[in-house]
Amino acid sequence: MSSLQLYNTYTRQNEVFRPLHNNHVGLYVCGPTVYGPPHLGHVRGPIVFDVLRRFLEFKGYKVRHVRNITDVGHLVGDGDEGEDKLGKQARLEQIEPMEVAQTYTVAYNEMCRLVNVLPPGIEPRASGHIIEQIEMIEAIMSAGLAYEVNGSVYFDVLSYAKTKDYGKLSGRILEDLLAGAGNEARELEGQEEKHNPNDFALWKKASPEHIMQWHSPWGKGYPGWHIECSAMSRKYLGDVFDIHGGGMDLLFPHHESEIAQSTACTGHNPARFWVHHNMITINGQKMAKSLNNGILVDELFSGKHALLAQAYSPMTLRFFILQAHYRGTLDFSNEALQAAEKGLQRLMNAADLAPKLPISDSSEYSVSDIEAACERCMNDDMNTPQVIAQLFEAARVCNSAMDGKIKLNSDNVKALNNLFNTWLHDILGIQAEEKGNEEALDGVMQMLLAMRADAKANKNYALSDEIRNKLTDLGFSIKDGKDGSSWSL
RNA sequence: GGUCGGAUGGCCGAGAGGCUAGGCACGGGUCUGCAAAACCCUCUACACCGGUUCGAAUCCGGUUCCGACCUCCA
Repeated sequence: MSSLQLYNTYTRQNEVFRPLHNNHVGLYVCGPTVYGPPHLGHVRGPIVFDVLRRFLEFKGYKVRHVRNITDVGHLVGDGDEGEDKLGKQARLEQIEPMEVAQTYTVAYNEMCRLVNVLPPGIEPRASGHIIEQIEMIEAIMSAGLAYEVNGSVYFDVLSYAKTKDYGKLSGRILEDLLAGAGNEARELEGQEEKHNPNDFALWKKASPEHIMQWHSPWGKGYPGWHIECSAMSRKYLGDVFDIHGGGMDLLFPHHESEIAQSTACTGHNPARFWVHHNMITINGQKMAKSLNNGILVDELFSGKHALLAQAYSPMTLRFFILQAHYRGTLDFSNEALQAAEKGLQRLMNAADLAPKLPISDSSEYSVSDIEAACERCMNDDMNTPQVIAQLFEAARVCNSAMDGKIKLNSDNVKALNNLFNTWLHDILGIQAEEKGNEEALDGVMQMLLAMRADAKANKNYALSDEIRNKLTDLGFSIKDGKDGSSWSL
């Protein structure tokens, strides 16, 4: 068995993955800041890392998957005077900040459930780890790499960079950062307190009206944006763990800061592999408020958005995302989504057919080749599009066998079933859509199909067509085969 | 402005010096009372200009365009 290779952003190359501790894998993924309903940008990360987790488990590793919830606010830029992001939203809605966080945490998790993302083993909240964050800040101060000014604590990037490699992850050169291209345009609160504009906040002093604040050795305040991931990953996975994942937009400053903080505190880059997925676009453009093309996940599922021609199911979304490699940008459009919807249907039909396949004595096809190819593709930096291409090959074999065009012996039929179960369902996490009360429905449908068969036998095609057309209108599709009719929704 | 990625057939999307994925759409066929589904066939692409090579979509140089990041971002 060949081994998994992952692209490590830190070294900018594919590396063979070997866990640090025997067969245990520590996986930390940056979760959402819960101040708004989940949009399409939120859905790629959970799915990508869910597939990674499933694949690692398939390979026999025991995975501790940690995905955080950031529910302490970040600073809001652009003249909002440093108001807490969560606090700001709360004031608009006239509810408690924690109510906002709870509402959108639930919404995020519901989205994950719908797209069949397995719940992470640990889902720590930043607000529940204030003490750990304070302890980490103290350790960084003890190391002489942070300083307090007026109740706020800042990370001293220049001192850190004297002995450590600051900027390696994101490919940034400190001299360029110091030159400050772009910096002058941004006026963040507290900028004048910093020794250097590139220093970042570990702890921020809170003004009295600031809603979310905690006691600390430096007075009342709240943690800086980056420290929560450092503190929580360390707490649950240790000073050094296997994989840290997130979106490419987090490369700088978030992950760069995490590396600096953790290194200042423990002496180590916390993660051996830094894995980043790329962004999504809508009709070729970045999804942005100013472009008015932001689509919520719920809007995709209901089809209620000006840019959407129809509703798309959660599984269509998942399949669509996995049809592109995780490190490339992924463009959402109606055409692309519709193509994914149909392709998915084809694959699911074949998977449903697999258990009913006729068995021959001889075999004209070796399914094990497909299986080997699937693993080879996944090992190659999680190439899910190629895995899916293999599964389509399997679907063709399946359909051909069903049509009697090729013969498969019992071993190959078994392998085909196993292929769909393992690769389509277990690893890619593609399942049949949720359907209610299928047995009762099937009973009714069988009755209608029997009536239609009678009508056909009596050459009453007007009636048989009427039955079929009305069912079609209701969303059922009827297929007439040699051995009677079948239905699907 | 700086840094880093891209540009693949009607649409999406892999690949990465010769074997030229896959899906969807289109067209032809088999099957069918009709239809749907399924199957078979068809569609041969890599932004532009040079160069290296027996051979380049893939390597090198240049050009154009697009995108991301540069302390809100998934």
